[in-house]
Amino acid sequence: MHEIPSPRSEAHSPRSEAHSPRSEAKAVRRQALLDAAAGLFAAQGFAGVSLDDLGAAAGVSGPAIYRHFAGKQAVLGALLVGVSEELLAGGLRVADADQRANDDGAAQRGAQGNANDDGAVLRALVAFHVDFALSKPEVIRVQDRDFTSLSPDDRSAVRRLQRRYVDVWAGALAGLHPGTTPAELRVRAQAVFGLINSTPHSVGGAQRGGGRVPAARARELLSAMALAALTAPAP
Amino acid sequence: MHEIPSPRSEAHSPRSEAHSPRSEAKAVRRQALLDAAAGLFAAQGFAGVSLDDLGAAAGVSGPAIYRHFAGKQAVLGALLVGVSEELLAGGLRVADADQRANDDGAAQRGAQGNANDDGAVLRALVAFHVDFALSKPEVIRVQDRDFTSLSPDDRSAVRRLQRRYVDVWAGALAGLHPGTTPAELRVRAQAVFGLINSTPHSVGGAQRGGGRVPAARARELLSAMALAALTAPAP
DNA sequence: GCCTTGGGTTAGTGACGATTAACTGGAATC
DNA sequence: GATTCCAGTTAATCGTCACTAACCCAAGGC
Repeated sequence: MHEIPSPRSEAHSPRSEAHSPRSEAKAVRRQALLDAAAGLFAAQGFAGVSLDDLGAAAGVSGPAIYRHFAGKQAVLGALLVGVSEELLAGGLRVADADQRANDDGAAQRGAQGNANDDGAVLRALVAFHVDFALSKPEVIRVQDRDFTSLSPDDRSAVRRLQRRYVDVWAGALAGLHPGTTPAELRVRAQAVFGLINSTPHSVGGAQRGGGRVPAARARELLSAMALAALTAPAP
Repeated sequence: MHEIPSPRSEAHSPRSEAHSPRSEAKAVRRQALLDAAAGLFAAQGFAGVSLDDLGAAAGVSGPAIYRHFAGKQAVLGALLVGVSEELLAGGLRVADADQRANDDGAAQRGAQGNANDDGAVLRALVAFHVDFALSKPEVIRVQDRDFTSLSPDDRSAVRRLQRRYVDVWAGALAGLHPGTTPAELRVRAQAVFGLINSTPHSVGGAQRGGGRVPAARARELLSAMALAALTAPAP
């Protein structure tokens, strides 16, 4: 995907006040399209959503989407690259903050002795990821269901970002499991993603027999399970 | 899907020697189609596979599939209902076996005191599910990616079977976590499925930096993590 | 040895859906 | 106030399938 020229006003501005003249209604539309895409793709899969559906869900109809994206695939690309960046950024932020707190508290005391604080980093990572998964289950679902529908470029971009995110986790795990290969640490991290990302499945549908588990409770439960899985001694 | 009349030959012989006259080449074809479907659907998604692709992968070409299934959706239905039945049957077998062993060993000694043996059942369930996920990652992947492409009937059939499988796990968990609601036990079980089913993702692609984790090692690691997550005290 | 069965095959057929073309109307610019 | 821009719109176009029709031809029962 080439690039949308988009005069100035590059990618930033999470706060979207009177920033560009007034044709930032465009940014709003674009975001509406991405939001609609998250919901529709999650519910029906990338291939199961037509551009007409997608446009309709965002209030415009049909090929208006081409004013914002190069094509259907580009919508998916923007969505998934966005999530991956958001996850990585969050992971780095959380890991840095806790790492820094650690360095402040107990300067350096030998390279391997900071398992205690790797624990703190892990707890923070788990809390972050659980919050993310519980607040945006649709995006989580799309990310590992429709990954293969991405263009080759977007696919490798997403893969790269995901890899870095996994490495943040693997880094935090390294102190806890010395002598374990990096590959195995990554498998461990990804298994925990699977655990946490199970929420779109389990919390999604109305269960028949029993009640639903409230989100706050699910957060605690998943965090506890994730930490247990992360800290379980290597076999 | 109704039933294949399949002349007589009801009760015996799972092994498929000279069982029906010779037009059991049909059964072979059918199975080949299902195998091909598992691989293709896993790799490209249900919507990304054409009937021509599917037929070609099974050695026939195109609409020959209609001699074996009512349509594309019916192939998916047969595949997923089959897996769900296989999982449930395996879960019941394993749970029964271990339950029986327990009853033999220590008759009855009060209703709640058998946590020890619920532990044994859980270990057996975990081992079973991990083996399944490692040996048939494609089917696992299809099951939670293309579930929504099922016909309404097949969808609810699969849902029913999955629900019963989850309940087998929840039953084994009940002794370990007394006072926990069934809904929460199900969430716990499904989270562990997510953990174990992460293998199609993590073991699937060729990693860049580090080596691969051998299957035997992955089995042990995932089992340990799953058990840790299952036995982690409720928050 | 006929004649039915049934799995296969190769040409349609009909939808559906992603793009693209041609046009419109209200801002933003000057 | 005229002109340019550009998000939108509606009406083609073009491919790609799922599925159906019309034929084959080996087997297997009689």
